[in-house]
Amino acid sequence: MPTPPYKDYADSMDAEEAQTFRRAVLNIVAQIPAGSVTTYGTIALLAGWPSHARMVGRTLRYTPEAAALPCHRVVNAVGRTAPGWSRQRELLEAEGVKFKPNGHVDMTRHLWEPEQLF
DNA sequence: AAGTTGACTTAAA
DNA sequence: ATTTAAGCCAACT
Repeated sequence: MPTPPYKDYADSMDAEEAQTFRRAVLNIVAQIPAGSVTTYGTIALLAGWPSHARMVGRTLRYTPEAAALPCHRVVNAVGRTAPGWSRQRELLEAEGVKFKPNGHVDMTRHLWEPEQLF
């Protein structure tokens, strides 16, 4: 895990809201079943902060607790894995996730769509 | 305080 | 398939 400037608070969210957001995100990531993936945007939606996909990525990158969660099952909308984390692909393939020739996850097969969306 | 940056997304060409 | 563009929003210069 990179150790860039990690602040345990947010500038534009009050500390309590930031804490709630972070907890919601981590809680959702923890529920992604093995062999499936989901996207930053989906997590943001489920967490109750639509349009905060970027913030989800930021949280996963900078929050130490994320390392203990299956955060390798989070990819972007087109199935690309996180930049600078080559091991993510190996972890996913070990769970049976198939990649397309272009190096993207086969989303049509592995995208996790929780009931909560409907 | 204004501009830039990104584990982002959607759309268009 | 790739590139471009726009929108997004908190964090960082």
